Parts: sequence; C-alpha cells; structure tokens
Amino acid sequence: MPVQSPTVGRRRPKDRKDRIAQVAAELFCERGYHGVSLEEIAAVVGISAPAVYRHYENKYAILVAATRELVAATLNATDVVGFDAMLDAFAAVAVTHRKTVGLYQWEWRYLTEEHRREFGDDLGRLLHRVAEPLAAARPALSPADAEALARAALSVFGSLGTHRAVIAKGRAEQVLRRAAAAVLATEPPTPAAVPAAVTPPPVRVGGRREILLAESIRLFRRRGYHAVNIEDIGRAAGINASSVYRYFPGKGDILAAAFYRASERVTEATAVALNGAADGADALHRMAESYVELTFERSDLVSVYLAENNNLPEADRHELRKVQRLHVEEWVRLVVAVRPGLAASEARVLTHAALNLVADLGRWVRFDRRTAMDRHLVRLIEVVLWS
Amino acid sequence: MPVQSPTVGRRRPKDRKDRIAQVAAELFCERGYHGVSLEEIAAVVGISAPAVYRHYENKYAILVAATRELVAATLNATDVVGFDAMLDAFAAVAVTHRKTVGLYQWEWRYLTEEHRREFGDDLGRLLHRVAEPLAAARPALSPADAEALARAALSVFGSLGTHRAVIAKGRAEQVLRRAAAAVLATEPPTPAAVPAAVTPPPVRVGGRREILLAESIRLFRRRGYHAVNIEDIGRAAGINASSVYRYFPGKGDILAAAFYRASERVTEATAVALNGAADGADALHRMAESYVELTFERSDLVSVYLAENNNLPEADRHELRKVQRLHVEEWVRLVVAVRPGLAASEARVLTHAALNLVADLGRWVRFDRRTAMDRHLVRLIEVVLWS
DNA sequence: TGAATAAGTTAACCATGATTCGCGGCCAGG
DNA sequence: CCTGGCCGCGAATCATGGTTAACTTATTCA
Repeated sequence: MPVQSPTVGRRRPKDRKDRIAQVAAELFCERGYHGVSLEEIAAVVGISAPAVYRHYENKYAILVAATRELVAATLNATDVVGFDAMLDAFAAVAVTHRKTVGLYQWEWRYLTEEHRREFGDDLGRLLHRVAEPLAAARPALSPADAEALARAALSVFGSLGTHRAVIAKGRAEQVLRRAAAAVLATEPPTPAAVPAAVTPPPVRVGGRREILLAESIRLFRRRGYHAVNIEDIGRAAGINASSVYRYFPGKGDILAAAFYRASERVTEATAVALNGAADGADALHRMAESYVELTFERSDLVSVYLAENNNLPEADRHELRKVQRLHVEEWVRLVVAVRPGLAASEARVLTHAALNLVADLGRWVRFDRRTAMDRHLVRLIEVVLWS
Repeated sequence: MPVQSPTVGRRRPKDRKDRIAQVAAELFCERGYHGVSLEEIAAVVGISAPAVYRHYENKYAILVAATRELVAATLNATDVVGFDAMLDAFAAVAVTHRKTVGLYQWEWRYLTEEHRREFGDDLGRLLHRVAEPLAAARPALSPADAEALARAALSVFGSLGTHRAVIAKGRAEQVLRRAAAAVLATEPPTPAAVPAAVTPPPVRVGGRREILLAESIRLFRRRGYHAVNIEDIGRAAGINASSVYRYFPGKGDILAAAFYRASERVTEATAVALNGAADGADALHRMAESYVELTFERSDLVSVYLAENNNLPEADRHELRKVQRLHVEEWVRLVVAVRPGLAASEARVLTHAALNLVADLGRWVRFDRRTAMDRHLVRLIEVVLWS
C-alpha cells in the first residue's frame, strides 16, 4: 500500500505536504471541496488547521496540488509502450486511485480559469494518449471520432470513482479494461443529416416555487451546491433571499426536492421502458434509450442527481440513495439475466460505467450534434453492458 | 450633542450606518485601525459583528467611510465666507471632532493608493481654502510658502486629536484659533543658499539586536506597528522570523525598546538645551532648536514615538507615557514661566500643537530643503508657544 | 393586512500572526 | 577530541479576526 504512510509514532515526517494533498483529495471526492473544512483535513493528517498553511498557501492551493498530483500520477503510470499495456495501466490507475479519481469528475469546477485550462490541457494529453494509437489502429476513424471514443473510454475508467460498489481490485481492473476496449471498438457516432428539431430551451414557468426549483437546479449544476447561496437562488428567481424561505424550509430541502423530482423521472422512465419489453435484451435497449433521452431532456437535473449526492440533508439521504441504488439494481438485474455468467458485482461496475459515460459525453457534446450522439450513447451503453 | 444618537431604547434605528462609522472612527483614533476588531465596533454599536456587513462591505470600507465623513464634515463646516470666520470654523471642527480628528494624522496610512489619492485631494482642497485667502492677504508670499503656512495652521488644529489634555471646549477653540493665526502671520521659510551637507543615511551597524531595532523602527514608521509582522522584521534584518525571539522576548518589546530609546534621546536633548540657558525665553528657543534637530536626525524614531503610543505593552505603557508627559510638562513649565497670564491647560494645548507641527511639517518637507525648514520650524514653535 | 424586504443572529470557516519547540551546525574552551 | 552554548531555522500551536452563509425577526409597502 504505497498510498498510506506510517505517520504514527514519528514526529514531523517528511511527507507532510504530500500527505495533506492525499488526505484532502480523498475527502474532497467524498464530500466535495466546500464540504470539507481545513480543520478536518488537518485532523486526519494529525496536525492543527493553521499548521497546514506551513505547507500550502491556502485551501485552494491544496485542491490544485491534489489535482496536479492525480494528473501527474495518471500521466506517469500510463506512459508505457503498447496500446494494450496502456489500457491496463489506465485500469490499474483507476483502481489504485479509486478514492481520488473523483477529482476528474466534479471537483475541477472549483478551479480557477487558469488552472482549469491547465487541467484541461493535461486531460487532453491523456485523451491523445488513447486517441492517437486508436486512430492508427482504426484508420477509418476521423480524428474527432477517435477522440470521442477515447473520451468514452476514459469515462469508463473514471466511473469507478463515482460509486462504492464492492468489488475485488483485480476483478474491477479486468472489467473496466474489457469495457473500455469494447467502447474503443465501437463504431463512431454517425452525424445526423438533419439537425433535428430539438426542443428549444424549455421556458416552463410554473409558480414561484417551481421557478425557484428550476433555477436552483441550473445553478447547482453550473457551480455546485456549496458554491451557490440562497442569495444567488433568490436573485435568479427574481426575489429577495429571505423570501426563498416562503417556499422552501431550507437550502437542503431545495436540493432534496430536486432529487425527488429526478428520482421520479428516472423511475418513471424505467417503468415505461420495461413495460413493453419483449425480452431481456430488448428491455436493456429500451432502458438505454429512455435513459439517454432523459439525460438530454433534463440534463441539469440529471447532472445534479449524479453529482450532489453528498450535500443531501441527512433525513432524505437514505431514502434517496435507496432509490438510486434500486435504479442501478434494476439495470444489474437485467444485465445478469441476459449474461448469466456475469457476477452481480461486475454487472454493477459496468452499469455505473455505462451511466457515467452517458453523463460525461452528454455534458461534452454540442447541442447541434445531439441526435447523432443520442443513438451513439445508446449503443455505447449496450457495448459496455455486454462487454 | 448632535454626534451621539440615542440608540438605547429604540430598536433598529435609521442611522446605523453612520453610527458604525462614527464609533469606528473614534476607536480607530484611539487604538489604530488594526488595533480595533470589528466585533468591538459592533459591540459598541449594539449589534453583532456580522451584522456590520449589512452596512459595509468589509472593515476597510468602514475606514474609508469614516475618513470621508470626517473630511466631508470639515469641508462642509468650513465652507463659510470670510477668512476669520473660516478659521473659527476650523477651530470649532477640531474641537467638536476631537475624538476622530486623529484620522487625519495617522490612519490614512492604511488606505489604498486610490483612496489615499482621494483623501489627499480633499486635504489639498482644505489646504487651499486657507492658502488662497492667505496669499491674497499677504501678496509677498509665494504660492508654495502660503501653502506651507496653511499646512502648519491645519497641523495646529489637528493637534487636538493627538492628546487628551483636559481643557474646556471654548478655551481650546480660542487657543487653537490664536495659534493658527499666529502661524499664518509668520514669515515663510527662507530657502538656504547651500543645500547643506546633510548627513548621509546613517549605516550604523551594531549587533544583530541593534539592526533589528533599527529596521523595526523604520518599518513601524512606514507601515505602522500592526501592519508589520515578525517575518517582515526578520527579513529586514536578514534572519528568520523565529530567530527574532533570540533578541527580543516579543514584538511588543521591540516597540517598547524603541520608545525607551526615543525617550532617552528626548530627555537628553531637553537636558542639554536647558543646561546653558540664560533665561526662560532662551531656554524655550534652545528646546525648540534641539527638538527640531532631533526630529530631523532621527525622524523614524520620533515618528514612531508619536504615532504608536497605543500598541505599547501594558507593562511599559504607563512608565513611557509618564516620560512623555514629563517632557510635555517641561515645555509647559517653561511656557507658563515666560507667560504668567497663561493657564497651564492652554500652555499644554499649545505645546502639543507646536510638537505636532514639527512632526507634520518634518514629515512633509523634502530632504533638500531641510536646513531652511529647520530654522522655520524653530520659529513656528516659538510663534505657537507665544501666541 | 399580508407578502416582500431589510437588518439581525448564530455558527462555522479560512486565514493571519505571534510565539514555541526541537534540531542541527558552528565554534570556543576544557 | 568532544562538548555545551549560541544561533538559526523549519514546523508546529494558540488565539484571534475577518468574512461568509444559512436562517430569523422586525419593518415596510402595496
């Protein structure tokens, strides 16, 4: 276990700085940048909060360092010869850094424009590491397509950080490896001839409460729950901050309302999809279709649903997590039914990979290419689940 | 008493914002910007510290507002017709705003470059209000000379904020009024033909401790005691912050050491001056000469001595204040001896005015005009004390 | 009169600054 | 030779302060 270092018993170890970043990275992934206090980080490390300032200029600097460290570790570990070896390395990194890989997923939102650019560049480098040999191996792929597939593959690897489903490390490595390979073997998205009549930005105006909820969801998605305050929400809805409390008992309840809304939509979509399914494979296909559609139709809502699981008020957390888990288990049930040889734990990892992939690529794709991506994502889901 | 407002008994009065600035101004003058916490200001006002943020963006904004308010009040009160009436108005402002007039003296150091410029402009406006009619009344004066005399007059008015000598308001007003008038009637500084061989910056290098003390004094003078931290001091002396404690038990003790040093110099100069004096008037003259010389020779030291009286550790404060008071009393003794009709309280106010004048103009004058100002200041001291 | 706003409060949290502690290097004296 | 104190430093702590955010209460206004 190279990650943990024996700080107990020794006074003032030399790796304090790295250790702080390590601890912070894990905590940030667990509860989000704003959900972790400096004092907590320090406590885990075994020092007082102000002592952290001997090593980092401020809290933000820790986030930057942690992000850099993860990126460097990934870049370093995957700097190997051979395409297969590289994919192995990616899988291995995902597994060993499972607790911190979430930084790739959400926490970059809190980076400065400057650091976001830096991070984006490094991410692009990782992407090219996959896309380039892929393009070489499949000359039919356009560079953009190769990159899109590479992005999907990285999303598969990154998915391990988004959940805590129990699985042996070796197994996880193999499963992710296979899924990523399958993704990379998929046909690229075929651009739709017609730009398709996408539903214009829904200007749904309900009551004040509904407006508040909608605006909150949009803000939560863009900046993250903790970075949005009641004043922002009020302003977005055109009222004073204190008036928000006329409609919601507290900030947490707004998030909870969003989650209930999201879980309703998801279960509804699931039910509709399963209703007229001919067999297991058909059910999976319809599930994929409806899930992708939901993701595009209500992208803000789904993003928040996936990102802000922590931050939920304790009271609602359990129930909502249960619903989320049930949704995943619905997929798992279908997958194991269709692939009898597959262990449930593996199916679970694959499901998370598939769902994560939809979220990541859905966020990435430009709106005018939506319908093309739509069909592509359905295919990718199936490819992952059957891998 | 228009300044105080009856906040007691009423809930949520309308003048909260002004009241905060008012309270803050007084506290800032009493103990310095950094010596006053927001919580303290809030407590005096009768609210909690965070509530202050409903009225001001941050602590600094209060300083700016307080400064602006004082300047505006002064500009407003002295916007009258007639030179004599205007001087009366200045005296009245000094008396009524005695507790906050110290903002003019020291606290502008903590202003941003931008606000310092704004403050400087307003100060210049006040200056012109005196200088212009003065130049009209005394055509022999060059514009620069008129401005210098006006500055001296304002310094006289401002001196009331630098001490707490007890005196009836009406008396103080008269005394200041007369002193300022006397200053304005003085001959301007005659520029010395020879730039005079000023002593080059004294590169006195003693032990580490001596270097530390010297650098601390220089820093304290430039930025103020609270704005200088141990690290700055250490860096200026070329050692690590923690090493400072090898030479001084604490930060306060450095300031105390500076004060002991200053009081030694002052009493020494006083003793030398009084030693060979022929009579009272001669003694006063020699006192003035030696004090002015000291101010120029050790300008940093004297500035700190005058500015950082608060901030002294409780232990040394009393003794050092006593020495300072004794020094003033030495002047007062001489003045009343020479002018039997003058009350001691008035002599005290005049002495403070004279000393403050030296500090202000000494700080203002460019180095190349030093010798001219030298003689001029001696004359001004005498003019004030004899007014 | 009731909804909306202004102005408060409490409880964090990040950050700073003064101060302490222990270690290591250097140098004089036994 | 080695040894003890002086020095210097890095790393820690404690106390405190400014600031923010969620939530509440008083006041205003249509």
